[in-house]
Amino acid sequence: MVTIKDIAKAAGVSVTTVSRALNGYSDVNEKTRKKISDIARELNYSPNTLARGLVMKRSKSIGIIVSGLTEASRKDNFTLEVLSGVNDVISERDYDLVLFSTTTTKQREKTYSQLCRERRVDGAILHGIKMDDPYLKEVIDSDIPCVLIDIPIETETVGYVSTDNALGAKKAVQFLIDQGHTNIAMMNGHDRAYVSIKRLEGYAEALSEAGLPLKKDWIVDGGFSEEKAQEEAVKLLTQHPDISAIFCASDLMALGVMKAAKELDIDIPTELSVMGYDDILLASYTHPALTTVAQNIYQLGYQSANLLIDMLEEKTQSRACILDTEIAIRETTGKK
Amino acid sequence: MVTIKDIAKAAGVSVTTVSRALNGYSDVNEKTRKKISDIARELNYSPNTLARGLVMKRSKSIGIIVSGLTEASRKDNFTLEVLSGVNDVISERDYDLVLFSTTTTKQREKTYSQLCRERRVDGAILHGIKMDDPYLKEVIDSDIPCVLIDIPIETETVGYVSTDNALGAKKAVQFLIDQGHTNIAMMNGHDRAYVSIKRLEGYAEALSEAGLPLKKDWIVDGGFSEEKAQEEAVKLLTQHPDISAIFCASDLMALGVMKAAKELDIDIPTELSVMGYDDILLASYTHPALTTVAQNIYQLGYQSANLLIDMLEEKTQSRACILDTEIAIRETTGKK
DNA sequence: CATTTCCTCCGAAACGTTTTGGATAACTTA
DNA sequence: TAAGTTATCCAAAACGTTTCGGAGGAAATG
Repeated sequence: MVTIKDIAKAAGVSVTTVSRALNGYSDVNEKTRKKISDIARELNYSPNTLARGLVMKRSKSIGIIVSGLTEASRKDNFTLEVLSGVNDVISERDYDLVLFSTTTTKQREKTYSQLCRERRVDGAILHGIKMDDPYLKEVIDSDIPCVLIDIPIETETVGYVSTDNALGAKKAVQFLIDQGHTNIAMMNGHDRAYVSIKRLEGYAEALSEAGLPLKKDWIVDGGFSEEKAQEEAVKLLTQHPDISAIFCASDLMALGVMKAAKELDIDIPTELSVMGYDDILLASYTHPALTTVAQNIYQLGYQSANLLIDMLEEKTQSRACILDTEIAIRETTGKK
Repeated sequence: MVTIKDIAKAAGVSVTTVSRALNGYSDVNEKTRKKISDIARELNYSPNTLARGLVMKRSKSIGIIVSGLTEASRKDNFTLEVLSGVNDVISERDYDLVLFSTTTTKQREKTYSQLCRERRVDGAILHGIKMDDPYLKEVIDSDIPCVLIDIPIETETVGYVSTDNALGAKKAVQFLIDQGHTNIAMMNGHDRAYVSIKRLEGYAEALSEAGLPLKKDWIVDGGFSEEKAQEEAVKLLTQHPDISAIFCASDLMALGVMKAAKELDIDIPTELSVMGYDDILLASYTHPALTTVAQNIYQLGYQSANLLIDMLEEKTQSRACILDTEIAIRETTGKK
């Protein structure tokens, strides 16, 4: 592999000059620079980022830590969309992306900050991490710059980007209320997810503003899983047949609810309205197509990466970013 | 950041000893080793992979080069599944994964081999690359070990993993024939895709073995796009109303065909049978659910990564791997 | 006792860059 | 003409590891 030394020899200059020429410093004659870059091209030279990173103490690479690449998450392709957004920024701004996946099954033996430190990434984006993840705290307390997706923590070195989950949920429930529904249940995820907490808040707020009672029995946890949600929905709907709409904290759970309705022979949307959250790909392909709160996951990734790199390059003060949501009205909701 | 030197000082030994202790060499006393690793843990030491990579001339990381992360590919989440499979191997075998995405839009200014050389990845997996991609040839001709997904090229440094596309297609068409169909059209992708070529072969073979004629007019290209397939299918079905089954080279195109049928008010499966290829997530959620040739994309990724690392560690002779497919019978195909 | 072997350790070089702090020569200015 | 500027270049140190070639002493062997 050809190094800076080979170029120096070929050009009859020192390595210093080659380095400075290739990096665009002004203290090198244009003629020499031309000669050097010609030779570099000719020799098919690629700078060794390892060596560079070693001396510069930064690698120009960021890590993305995602959870559950392995498993069910294939149904929502959140991860892919986030990745897609992140990746676009990365290549625009000339960074590299290294992927860390936390295999939840076999408890990852290395902590997140260890992963980052070993690979010498300049910063990290965390996605799909539970709030009670012990490693989360550790990486936040470390000095590694990071951006959290959907976990609102802001410190000197950590920022976050999220959607306004409470507002999104509120608007969704308000929409159901506007359609004439008064008996609105909620299929939530679990209380270790920030989004669950906020979406519940929005649900409660919308009800109370409309003067509707909040019934504890009508709020169940589907654990963000299609199957669990289906089970829970069957129970819920048989116990409380007067429920006319269910607001779900995720599309996947909404799919479960739809299956439950089918199982119980309840027609959607005439007998039951279902509202999802996320707008995953499947949402527009189900039958009937799912009305849901659309969040732009690609943007979530895109903004995260931009925020992180801004932080790294000290181009920003603000370390929080809230994105908008809107309701995608499809076929699972109807007038009451 | 704490280095090997700090540990050496703290333990009162040389850096050599620290290095050898931590790397499990036998020429260090167990007591010293214990002392050293205790101190390392205490100081929260992480080895600097950049420095290590520099001297060892290998980074213990592999690159994955995917195309079209940015765009439409979000519908099939092939990329995610491949990634998932690759990632599992990576973490099992203690490598790291760096993601290169070729933004097809803005022509990537760096070639694949440049990307690999700069980042000093030990090898690369290529997925979703077209056969006529100029950079493909370049990376194959370079000395970078790589594994291609669905492109059958085998050299000293490159291997591939793929499914038996001809056989898969043949079985699919045979299934349609067994159901009584004789007028079977094909919606192909485009001829720069290896899979298209092979799937067409399988289609032709099944027909000829059954003594059925191969009609050129009945084979159209949908460019692997849902919209294009829909257009083409409308044309095809209006021109040739006697077609009773369409074999599609991808599920996404099958979705397009289904939309076309709806547009033309043709019922599936009573009037028209549709067979897909891939078994993407959507396939089981469409209405009616799509019968298709299921290939295990996760496995594709998993085997690729294993193959690549085997090659890197010189643990294998064979550099090709063909995976099985099977037909997932759902609701879009019926008896004729 | 002399020699060999084994165990444990270490100094120094090497990997490919960037950067610091000049050095040299050619111009400018006073 | 002397002093200051400017343009262009370079030697050497540094980054944090691994590894080569030995060194010193203790134990084993003859």
